[in-house]
This record gives sequence, C-alpha cells and structure tokens, in this order.
Amino acid sequence: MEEYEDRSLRGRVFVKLRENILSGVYKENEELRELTIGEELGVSRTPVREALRQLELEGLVRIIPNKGAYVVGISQKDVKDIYKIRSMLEGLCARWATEKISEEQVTELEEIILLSKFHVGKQREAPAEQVSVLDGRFHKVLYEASDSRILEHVLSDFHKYVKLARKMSVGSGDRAEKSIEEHKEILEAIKSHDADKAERLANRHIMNVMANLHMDSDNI
Amino acid sequence: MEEYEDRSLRGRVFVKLRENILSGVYKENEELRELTIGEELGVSRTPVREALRQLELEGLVRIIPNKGAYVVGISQKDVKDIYKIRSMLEGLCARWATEKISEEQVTELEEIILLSKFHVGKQREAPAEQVSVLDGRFHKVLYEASDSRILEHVLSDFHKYVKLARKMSVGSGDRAEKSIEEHKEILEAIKSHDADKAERLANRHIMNVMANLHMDSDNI
DNA sequence: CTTTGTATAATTGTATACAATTATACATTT
DNA sequence: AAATGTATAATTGTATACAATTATACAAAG
Repeated sequence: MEEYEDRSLRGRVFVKLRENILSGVYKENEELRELTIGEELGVSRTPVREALRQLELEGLVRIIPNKGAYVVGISQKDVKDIYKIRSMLEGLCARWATEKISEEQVTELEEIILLSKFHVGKQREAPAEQVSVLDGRFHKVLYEASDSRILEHVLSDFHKYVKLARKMSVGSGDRAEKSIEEHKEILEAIKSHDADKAERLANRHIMNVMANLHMDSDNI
Repeated sequence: MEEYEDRSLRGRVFVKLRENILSGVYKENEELRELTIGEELGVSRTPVREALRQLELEGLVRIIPNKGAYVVGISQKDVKDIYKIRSMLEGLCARWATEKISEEQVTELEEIILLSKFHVGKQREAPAEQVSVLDGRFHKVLYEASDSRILEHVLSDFHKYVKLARKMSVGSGDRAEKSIEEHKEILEAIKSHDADKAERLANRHIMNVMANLHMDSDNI
C-alpha cells in the first residue's frame, strides 16, 4: 500500500508533512495553510489538500471545516501509550506467527538476525542506521507471518509512528545488542512452536525498547 | 474528529463510500472511477478523490498510481481478527479506565446501562437500533475514560468497522440482555478498582460478541 | 476606551481545465 | 490467426478558477 507513496506529489507531501509533524518542525496547534505549504514544497493546493485529509485520518492533523488544518502531533504520553499497545499487539502477532509462519519466513528472520549481529559488531560507518533498518525488517516479516492483514496494518502504522518519534529520543548504549538477542529468543520460541513463550517474549521486547528511551522533552 | 464528517461534500462521500464497501454494495476488486462516483453522488471529482485517498489509508481501497482505485473490503477472517485485536485492546482500555475514570463518567455509564435495560425490556419499535446506539455510547465513554487518545482512536476505528460489517451478520436471540449484563459487570469491576478483573471481563465481553455473530458468507 | 457593525482580505470548498499516463481498438506485419 | 505497433480514447494527476466561508481592519456609536 505504501510503496507508491513517493511517486505522486500527494505521496511526497504526505510523507514530508508527517515527518515534519512527528519530528517537531511543525509545532502543536500550528496552522497549516494549503497555499503556504504548497509554496514551500513547490506544488499546488490540490496534493496538499489530499495529504492533509489523510493526516487528519491518522490523527496528526485536526481539520476544522472552512477554517483550517491544525497540527495535533504526539506527546510523550502518546508515545508511551503506543509502546504499551504495541507491546500487546506484537505479542499477539508473535503468537499468530507461531501458528502460521512459513519455512521461508523463518529463514528470512534468521538472515536478518545474522546481518544484525554483523553490523552491530563493527561499530563504524553509521551502525545505528543500518541496525535500525534491520530491526524494521525483522518486525515487518513477523507482521506478515501473522497472516493477518488487519494486525499487520495497525502494527505497521504504530511502527512508523515511533520510528519517526524515536529519532528525537536517544537509545542508549548496548541496547542494540540486547535487542538482537531478544529477536533471536523470539524466533527460537516460534520455531519450537511455543506460542505462549513467543507472545511473552515479544511483549517484553517492546517494553524493553520503551524503557530504553529517554523521553525528557514534553513534546516529541 | 469525526463530528464534522457530514458537513462537507468530501465527508459525505467518504462516509457513503465506506458504507458501500463494508456493506458489500461495491464488490471486492471493483474499480472506483472518480467521475462515475462523482456523478452517482452529484459532486465533482475533487471531493471524491479526497475521500478515496482517505479510504486508502483505512485500507478499504487500494490505489494504483495513474491507474485507479480498487475496493479491498474486509473478509470474514478480517472481522474475526478485528474482534480478537479489539478484545485485547478493550481489556487494556478497561484497565486504564479503572485507573483514570471520573465520577461523571461513572454516572454516564450507569445511565447508559439503565437506559439499555429499559429499551431491551420493551421489545417493540426497533429495539435493536436503540440498543445498538447505547452499546456504542457505552464503549465510547469507556474509551474516553482510558484517558489515552491513541487507544481511543484505534478502538473507535475498529468499532466503526465492525459496526458496519455487523449489519450483514445476525446477532441472535437474547444476546442483547447478556451484553448489557456484561457491561454492568465491567462497570462494577471498574468502580471497585479491580483493574485485573475489569480487563478480563472486557476481554471476554468482546469475545462473546464475536461468538454470537453468525458469519456464514465468505465476504461480509 | 470598548464595543459593534461593516467592508475588505484571506482562506478553504468545490468545480473545471489541462497534462500525463494508461487502456483500447484496429490496422499492419509475420 | 497471432503478435505487434500506433492512433485514439479514457482515466488519473495536477493546477487553477470561482464560490463560500471566515478572519481582519477600521470606523462609528456608546
């Protein structure tokens, strides 16, 4: 669904606006004028309008008819809530994946873990970025393995949210290694068909990620 | 966020299209042409386009750039998945509500239960409709009581989904009475500050609702 | 000085025009 | 007859024009 997002002007405007809202470029309650944004991005009002309507549905923008579009943004508490909700749903996802995962997907997850260990080992050339990408891929495969497009959809949304918001926070120290270790444990539980354990581990994994974030500023 | 949906043309088109997709008027993979829909609803392409872009974000429509918009719809399995996910999240919602609910909200819930009993009692003049509205209000207050706009947002979305899809299925017999009884038990648990119990009851409540649905046809 | 009314400007809502892309029909070639 | 190329039509993508609504400035009244 999202693969085509960057091809159209609307898609690019949508991605750019979401990024600017989540990263704090646009502040809470700031008014987003269609013409102004269009001029900033070099497009007309039409794609801007469409992007704003989509952002409204995502809850990042509040539109008051005939009046304007206003940034909603997400607070520190929102991020925490998302992690708690995600924790539950990632658990459910791991449970369903245990029942539905294919051989190919298991292999894919093993490859991702292998690559993650490799990249986190050599602590040079932007390791965080590479490891972050692999983390995203790990969870994405898990979502697909759950064989539930509904669950996949909602988890992907949340994942995008926190991925962007996370850039503001700083994950500390040796968290990356521990995270990969947890991925490995989750996969082991899935492979041994222990759905309860997989759910519990996935659950805790997300809570650990959250606990590692230092969320000091009020707005993310 | 949704209160203004019906005032603008876009809002009306959006609601109408979603209704037609979820109720099966538009079939799976059917192409939705902007001009055609605009003519059907008596509007130009612009509001139709905006509505389609929103539906894409909701996952009900798949848009292929420069090609068209196609109905995705939801399957029987999707509905079941939504209920399972909702079950978990309504549990979490009840837990948080236990910690955060206000006196006014408790009163509001008590009123809704009282009214529900009244309406289910006199089995005349479209009782199902009235009881359904009250059911919606009960859960809405609970969402607000959780004091988490994120959880409220995702649960509201799911609730809308199944509310529309449910019309296709047939809830049987004396389910309404039992449902109200369950609402009452959840509220009692919340009032006695027993978060574990509230979560467990809310959990089971949604699963009971699902179990009561007769989902025979392949597409809902 | 504050309030209220009104004219003006700014902004959004919708429709339409034009450009770019894709689908279709049909002739041409093999 | 099947495959391919090309012209045409249909559809979407974007920009712009116009209408409706809301905000702003400022004068007049109290």
